[in-house]
Amino acid sequence: MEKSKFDSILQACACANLRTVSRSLTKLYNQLLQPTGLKITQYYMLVNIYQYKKLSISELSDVMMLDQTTATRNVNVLIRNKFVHVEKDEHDSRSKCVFLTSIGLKKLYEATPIWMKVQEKIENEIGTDNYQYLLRTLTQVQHIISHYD
Amino acid sequence: MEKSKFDSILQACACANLRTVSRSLTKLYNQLLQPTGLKITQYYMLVNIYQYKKLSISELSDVMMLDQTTATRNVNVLIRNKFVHVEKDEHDSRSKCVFLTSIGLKKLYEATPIWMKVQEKIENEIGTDNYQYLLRTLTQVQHIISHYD
DNA sequence: TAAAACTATATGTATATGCATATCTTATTG
DNA sequence: CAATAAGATATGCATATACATATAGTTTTA
Repeated sequence: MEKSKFDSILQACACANLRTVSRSLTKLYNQLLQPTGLKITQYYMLVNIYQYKKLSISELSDVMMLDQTTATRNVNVLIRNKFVHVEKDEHDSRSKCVFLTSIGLKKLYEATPIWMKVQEKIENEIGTDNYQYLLRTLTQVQHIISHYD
Repeated sequence: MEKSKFDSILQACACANLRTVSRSLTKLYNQLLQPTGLKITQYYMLVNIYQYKKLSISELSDVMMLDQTTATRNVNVLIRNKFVHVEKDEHDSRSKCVFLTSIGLKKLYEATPIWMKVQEKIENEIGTDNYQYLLRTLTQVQHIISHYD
């Protein structure tokens, strides 16, 4: 009755588990955010742009831990939807600064209660302490990945 | 010195945290798997196909919690690379069964030690108990998402 | 200062992902 | 049994993601 060694991969794989939960939560958020016309990726990028006030595309990719080319394309989606606009940096014309438009700001405020509702549901159902513990563990995993030799 | 309410979103958002770690780990795996020509998504799909022996595309999408259309396309990548082949089901000609080729099986065995090395590193560094706890918590989150009203 | 090195952004290519929908096949039902 | 419902797969479309590389601008250095 011995189980194949591949059994444990299916059950235990950190990557698969993280990817699955990540996909599911992304999907749930995208469904709930539908009325706002935002995807969760876009919402989260808007939060970052709002929070950091003045941010170039590569700074944005840094803080969001995205590849620069991904950040460029994701910003383009936001531009197409008129949620952000970009301006050439006055001191470095290679650089582009990203800003929220008034539409983007409105969307940010429109989507936040939806974000909050799911977030609170998760935090409440697994408990505040457990949730903090989850975040710390994820940070630990992130650290291991970043420092992988 | 009051912080904006958006600060806590940046720090605490379950979706963003999960997506970030998931992206990072995917990236690390894809780099390490480079010599095999597999991506981690493809590897994990091969493991599932191997483990379940006989599996239609929609069954595959079920066990991997992927959309059926995503499963179809991901299988197509594996077919293009000759890692799997498909046969029409004998009893239901709508259905397609997916099987590993010998190349696919070889790739599976080639990639598994690479998967294992990272997996063990993570488990060891955060500790076996903590890791089990992480998996349980992720399952809990998955459950909350699946049963969201 | 001119050449070289570095930095910021963009583009081509490929995979991953899901929604809406189409097509074809099997199952159900009046 | 014919009509309808249900199921399996595929396709069009759009976004997300990263790598390799190109292009353009800035900084460093010989």
